[in-house]
Amino acid sequence: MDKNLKRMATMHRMQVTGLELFYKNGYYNTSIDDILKSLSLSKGAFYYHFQSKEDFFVSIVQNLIVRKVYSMLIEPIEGKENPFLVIEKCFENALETAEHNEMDYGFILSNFISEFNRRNTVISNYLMDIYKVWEVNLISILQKGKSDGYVDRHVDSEGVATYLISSYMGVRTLMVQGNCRNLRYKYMQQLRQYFNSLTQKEAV
Amino acid sequence: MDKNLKRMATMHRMQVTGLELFYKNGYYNTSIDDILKSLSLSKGAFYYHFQSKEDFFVSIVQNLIVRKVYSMLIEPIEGKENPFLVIEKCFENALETAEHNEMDYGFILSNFISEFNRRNTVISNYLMDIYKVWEVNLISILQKGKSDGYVDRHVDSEGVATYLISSYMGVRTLMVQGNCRNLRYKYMQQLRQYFNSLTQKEAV
DNA sequence: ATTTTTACCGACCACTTAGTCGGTAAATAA
DNA sequence: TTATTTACCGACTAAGTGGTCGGTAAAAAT
Repeated sequence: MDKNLKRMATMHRMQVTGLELFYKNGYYNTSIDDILKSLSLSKGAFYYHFQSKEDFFVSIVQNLIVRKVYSMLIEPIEGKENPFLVIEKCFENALETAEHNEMDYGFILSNFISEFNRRNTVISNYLMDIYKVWEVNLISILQKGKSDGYVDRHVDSEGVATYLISSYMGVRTLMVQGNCRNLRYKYMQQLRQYFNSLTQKEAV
Repeated sequence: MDKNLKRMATMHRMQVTGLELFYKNGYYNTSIDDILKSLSLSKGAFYYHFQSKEDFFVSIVQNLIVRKVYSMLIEPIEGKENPFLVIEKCFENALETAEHNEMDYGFILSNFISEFNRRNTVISNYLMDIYKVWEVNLISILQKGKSDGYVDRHVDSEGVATYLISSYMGVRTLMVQGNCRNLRYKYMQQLRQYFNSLTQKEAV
């Protein structure tokens, strides 16, 4: 399949550096030359491996961004435990990681969704696919939480998922402008407050 | 003061069209020529009134964006009524307006905060100033709500403000990708759920 | 040993970018 | 009437922009 190791290695190098710069400076504010310069590669190399800037970015979304979001926000959320505790732990961990990252420029998925919204539907769709998986994952753990008696049966799982994703995306945007620690603390406290109101009250 | 009417009129026209295009396509993806073409004005006119693209954008922030955010999200939130109902009404109205706007490209403030985050600190600061006023305004109405017996005294007003702003910014980002109606509905329902958990329970 | 493919180079192209500058018609001030 | 200022024009510049293309050294296939 991908026995062409050299090819894969170079493409991967380009994708990694590309993502780094796109994430840091934005897609429209990063030129292919910028990426090539930082890799000491030439135009020829780039267009040998990728058809266009857009094609290049799509490959980055499907290879790198998908995995980043999966490992940080999707995979950690599963299991038969209390969904609220699992989600809380996952979000706390994600925010803490961002907080300690000197090079944090916001939530990668939300940054690009916002940058491409209505401006490039091809890329937007690939990004929204990731969002949808995340959403479905949250909904399913909340539903499971209902049958396991953690989540109140009247709770609208889809609504909660939407609210969770919205608030997470928003707080990550705000965190880029300093005071992350305080933002995280306040955010997590309100998240717990919110979760508490969704928790199944034990029958007495 | 601003008796130079012609000057003001032209500048204002440029700012309005500039904001339109910056909002639609993003700052880095919109050239001055784009704006000038759509106004049938020349380079000379632009650099007669503004020093640079950045200076131009700053003037847009301080004149137009400030007012938009104020009138939509800050001014409606005041008075001595129940803060939760006031905020709910204000958010509902803002989301509904966005929903029915064919040309909606997301929450203007959050879009630009995200686009300039760490990439242009001068502009970022002007944008964050608006955010801060919004935040202070929310905090103050929540505090007033405590003394008026609407808001539970244990509630952390700053935390609630952060959570509100975060979730609003997030949901507006998501709304650009269709299904706005459903998103708004789900969001508002969860907002009420959250508010309910913060409401002062009447002593029996 | 020869041919073909791979992976890359870098000059080049048409076009766009933010910004400059000499000019000018009309309005205003003297 | 004359001098000056206002508001704007548009050609120009230097530095990019995404993308093309002929070439080439080394590796792989024959």
